Amino acid sequence: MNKRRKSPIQMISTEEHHCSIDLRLKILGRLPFFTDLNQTQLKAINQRFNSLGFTKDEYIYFSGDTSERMFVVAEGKIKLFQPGFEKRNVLLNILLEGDLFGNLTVFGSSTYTDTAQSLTSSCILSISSQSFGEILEEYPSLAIKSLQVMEKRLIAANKRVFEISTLPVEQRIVVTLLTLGEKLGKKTDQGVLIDAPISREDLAEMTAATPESVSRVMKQFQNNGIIDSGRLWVSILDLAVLRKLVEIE
Amino acid sequence: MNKRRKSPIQMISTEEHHCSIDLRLKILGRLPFFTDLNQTQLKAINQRFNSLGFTKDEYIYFSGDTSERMFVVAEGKIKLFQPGFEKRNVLLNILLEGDLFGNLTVFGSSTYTDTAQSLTSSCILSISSQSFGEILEEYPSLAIKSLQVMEKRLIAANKRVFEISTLPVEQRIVVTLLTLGEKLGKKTDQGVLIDAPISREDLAEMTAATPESVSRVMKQFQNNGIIDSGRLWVSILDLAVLRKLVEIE
DNA sequence: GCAGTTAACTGATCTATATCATGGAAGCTG
DNA sequence: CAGCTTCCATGATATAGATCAGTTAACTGC
Repeated sequence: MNKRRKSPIQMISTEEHHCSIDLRLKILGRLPFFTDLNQTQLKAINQRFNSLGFTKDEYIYFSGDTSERMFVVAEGKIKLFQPGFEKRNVLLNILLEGDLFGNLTVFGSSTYTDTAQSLTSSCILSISSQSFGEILEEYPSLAIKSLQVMEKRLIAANKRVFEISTLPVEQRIVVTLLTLGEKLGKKTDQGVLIDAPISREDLAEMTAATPESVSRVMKQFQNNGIIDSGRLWVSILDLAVLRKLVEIE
Repeated sequence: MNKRRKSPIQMISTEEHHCSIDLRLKILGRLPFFTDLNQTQLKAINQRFNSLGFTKDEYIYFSGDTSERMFVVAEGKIKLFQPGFEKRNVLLNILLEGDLFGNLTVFGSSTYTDTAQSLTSSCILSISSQSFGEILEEYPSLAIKSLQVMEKRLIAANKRVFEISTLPVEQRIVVTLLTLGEKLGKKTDQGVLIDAPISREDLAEMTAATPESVSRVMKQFQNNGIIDSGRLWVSILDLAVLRKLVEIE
């Protein structure tokens, strides 16, 4: 078996990013939201965004803070979680370039219900909820698109409730790895590398399990050659076998 | 202890409902969606809705059906769930008068991800996703309102993931009872009656537990005088104590 | 390259909750 | 109201996974 114990993940430097205007325009143009707009409209909207750099592990906002901004990941990986008592957090989502977070609903709830933390160094664009509201009013198609983003997340959240409720730990880990592979996977000569620094504890917080249980299951998968994994990284070697582990039985 | 073993719940007849135009207008006018519209606009929109009656236990749609309609509960209680293998369902939500369900996103996913079943006899209004889309395009404020509905549900779903992941069965049952009381509670001389036919199995499907475990916990709560409960009904006698059971500890 | 730190592994034990099995009560039906 | 069906209660037993504790391996910074 390949004994590659060094992490294959690009952790980018811990230096702060600075997001250029160019990068901002490119990111905004790529968003499903804004694909219908022309360059002029895009530039006008771009004016209303701020950009901010974050270092690894830095917090963007905390659960309970008054929520007055909508954020877009321009570069880096962001983790959203609900903090629990004494380290018992629940990891809700890992976001990458182009993903929206924060207050998407203009006049919805008044405080953030989750905490956002930068997993790598990152560049984040943000806009005040008020400005965002004005944009939505102006372009109704954008509101419908945000509805679709919300729906996707609601369906994902319900799927997760279902999985936690009905599957044993091993299968919960499998579906989580598959989802992560789908979203963050980079094809390499060593299989599908999950391109974000994910710890056993992170996986535990995603699967409603303990780090120890995750460790045991992951080790077993490694021994079977289904995955390869080390400190803060995971690579899926055999997708087919992994998928089979959760098929109807 | 009060030994009221007869069900206090109004089960309405198992006859089909028929929704009058009057009822339809009243329901639509009450929706957070449509509160901004005047009578003429409301009447125009009302035209585009169908109404349909369902008997107790009847299905409105199944998970996997192609989703081309948005629904509104006009009368009765609807349960949404994800069907699992061999009776291991997961109950997602219980809806009452005024609640929306089905395809809220116009051009989102193409099949329903849950199954909708009438808990009582009920009257349901529905509109094609296309018509609904046209309405949203016409009134951007409505799209923003649906965004808020979606956000509320997403937050609730995430809260549930958190609870299932971090709380023991007893506390999961408590938070579920509190939520049900909040949403479906009717103040009576016998405490807050949860005004829907909820079985131990339903509660189990809401709390990721087994009916047996639910039964044991509920019995214990009855012995402590916190709740009263019988076949297909639950009443909360002591809200304060119930709340205390899930406070930080 | 070495010391210190954090993450991952692994064995032993414990426990909350599932499972299995049975009996009993509430409501419904003719 | 007798008989049937469905829901609920409850005891005995089993077990997945948590907890506790100690070791090992990878990365970080001087």
